[in-house]
Amino acid sequence: MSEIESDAPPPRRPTMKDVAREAGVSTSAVSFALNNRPGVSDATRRRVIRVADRLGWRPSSAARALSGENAGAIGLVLARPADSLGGESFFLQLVSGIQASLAPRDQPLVFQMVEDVQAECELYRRWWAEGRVDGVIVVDPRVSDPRPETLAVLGLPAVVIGGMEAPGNPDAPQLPRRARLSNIWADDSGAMDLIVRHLYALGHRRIGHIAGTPGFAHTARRIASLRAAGRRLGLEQAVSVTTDFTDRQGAKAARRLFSAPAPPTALICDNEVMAVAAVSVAAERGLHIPRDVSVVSWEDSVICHTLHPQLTALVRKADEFGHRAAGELLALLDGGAPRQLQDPLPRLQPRESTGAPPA
Amino acid sequence: MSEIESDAPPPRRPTMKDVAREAGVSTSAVSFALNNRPGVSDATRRRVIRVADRLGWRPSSAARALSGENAGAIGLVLARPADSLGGESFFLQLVSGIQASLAPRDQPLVFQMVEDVQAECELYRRWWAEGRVDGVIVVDPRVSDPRPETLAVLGLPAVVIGGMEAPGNPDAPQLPRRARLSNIWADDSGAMDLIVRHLYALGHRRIGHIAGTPGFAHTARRIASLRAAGRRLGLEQAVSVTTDFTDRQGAKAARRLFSAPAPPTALICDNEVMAVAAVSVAAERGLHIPRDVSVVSWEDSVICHTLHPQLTALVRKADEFGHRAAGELLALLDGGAPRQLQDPLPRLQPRESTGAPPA
DNA sequence: GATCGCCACTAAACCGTGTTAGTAGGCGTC
DNA sequence: GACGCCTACTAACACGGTTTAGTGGCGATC
Repeated sequence: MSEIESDAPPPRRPTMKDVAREAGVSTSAVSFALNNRPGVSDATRRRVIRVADRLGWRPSSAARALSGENAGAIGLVLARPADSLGGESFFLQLVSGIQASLAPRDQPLVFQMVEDVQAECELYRRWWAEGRVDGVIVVDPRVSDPRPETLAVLGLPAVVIGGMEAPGNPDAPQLPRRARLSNIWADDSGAMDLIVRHLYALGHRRIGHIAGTPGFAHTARRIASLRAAGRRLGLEQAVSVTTDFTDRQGAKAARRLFSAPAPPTALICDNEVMAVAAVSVAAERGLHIPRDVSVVSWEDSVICHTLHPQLTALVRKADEFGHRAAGELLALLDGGAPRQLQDPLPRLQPRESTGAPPA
Repeated sequence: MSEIESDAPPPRRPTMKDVAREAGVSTSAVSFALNNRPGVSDATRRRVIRVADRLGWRPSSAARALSGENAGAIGLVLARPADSLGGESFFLQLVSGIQASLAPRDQPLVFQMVEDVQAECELYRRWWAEGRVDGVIVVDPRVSDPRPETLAVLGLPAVVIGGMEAPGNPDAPQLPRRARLSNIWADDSGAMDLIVRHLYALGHRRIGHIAGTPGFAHTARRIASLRAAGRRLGLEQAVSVTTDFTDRQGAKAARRLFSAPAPPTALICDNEVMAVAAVSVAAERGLHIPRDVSVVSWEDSVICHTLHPQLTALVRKADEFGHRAAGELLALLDGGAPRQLQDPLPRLQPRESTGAPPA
């Protein structure tokens, strides 16, 4: 191990100047050669590339950002209290999918967690001013969300996922035409229909819904969809209770629903953590699943099929979602036009936690 | 909404030149004023700061990185297949804790997922050459891990968490003295003792261990600790089975252990996902928990206390862990000396899944 | 009253790229 | 053989900061 003991000073990173000196050309020639631009002969280009390779040269992202105006990184901000995403697998899967798009382009993901949406807007402004990211992915859209407009004003390209209203919806916020915002829209209404139809077919007429955080756009959409479906099908009951996505509030909501004079015979839970909490509350009350009450989780994850009874769940692949969103952002950065896309309708995976209601 | 319809071009980010012009001084004076350096009068300093504030000036991170040599960001790489961290809450908590340290300094976290440790080393080299990060946090140390040496050679400051051997251990790799590596060492042996003593006191003499990925250093330490404890206490059985941390392999390992001629009366599972899987396999075999078999989860998370029976778990706060690691890295970046720290011993939270073994 | 020193500030160089303008040299053309 | 054109390259500048080396003005000192 003597070469380790020798304790060499850390190497200096090679620059274009080093490559130029070694190859016997100017730095401009090096720049042309390495960026596949005309202006150098093929022989020189090959020689330069070989030298750069040998020295282990990489473009300084800082220098690139300074001259080229693009940071070579994209941003993701999470504005949820850390404990509210305790057991949720959604975000890790999402990030994993985002990486899948970014990896081939060697674009890192800059990630930060903040307190609330105001702080998030502030962070976007800072990132923009600092030139840290070329674009961002916006998650958890809110009912009246300041972020799209903030991003539009800054001219920072972004993809809003799971969010905003359907194209043509009059409620959709008016944004500057120059705004470079794409939108991957999740069909919460269609998904809710899938679930409700499943439960209706089993015979359920009283459905409870343990929803997510009140201000979230998809929470509002799901609540509205359930009520609409309830009216359409003539359900006796279609009631939603909002929470903060934690097991604690999920359990509290379940207790409240179970304590009603005519409790629901089926529960729809907006994430798997609250679904497990609901199952737990049912057990605590001596209710058998699915004989006494059915439970559906709006999100599939390991525990949904590891647990007994296995949970009927809405399967939407968070990683593919992230993959697509990041791809869309890259397209936007490459000069593509903003688009309004719809995420494919998730699949409902029936398992052991749903069955016919008690007679 | 006419001011939105007016469709203004996106603003240009203000630079020091703008501040200088507005304040009627040179850019050098602005630099001095904003960095609290001598060279300007108090009156000028105040004026410059006020102007910069009014214009919303922020230093370009790229320009800073180019002249100041530091990127103003730290890196985190995860070298695990995405599906292996499906339900684990550890990483999200860890990242959340890291953010807590970084937020006051406005340092973003650069995050990337890769295939394996080789790719991770390659990424470190690239990040170093690109000047993207000032330091990194290394997780999941392996038995013979190439990363510390890679980082040492590059001179990239790093904090290795959960890792390496205890100070003074002869197996610890020899690194260049100039290496700027701190180390937060987890006392897996002490933690294993906590669990084994708990089970021993309940009367268990045959203990099975569903361990993590074979190459991981903490997996090796836990296996060795269990065997040592077994010898010390004169256990009949103390057997470990390695997995890849997924529910699938956890279940497979549980089946294998249960199928032995003299199956263990207690299982220690290296994460909560596998603990749930083990519980599920037990149920599938008609084994009651904890009457027929006890289960301990080496990691606490929402499901551990939402599930029934609630799982006895080792509680180590991943967010505090991350907080501390990031703090240590920042200290290192500020010129502090590398340190060897020990993480506080986790607490064992007895719940419903452990009890006396069958007679 | 000339000299010195200090203060507050400016000019200029630098970091590592990308880009644009400019130039030397070879070749074909009339 | 003078001219123009094309190729292959170099010089110079820009990006937005930091830092070093000046510089002019003013008060104190002998």
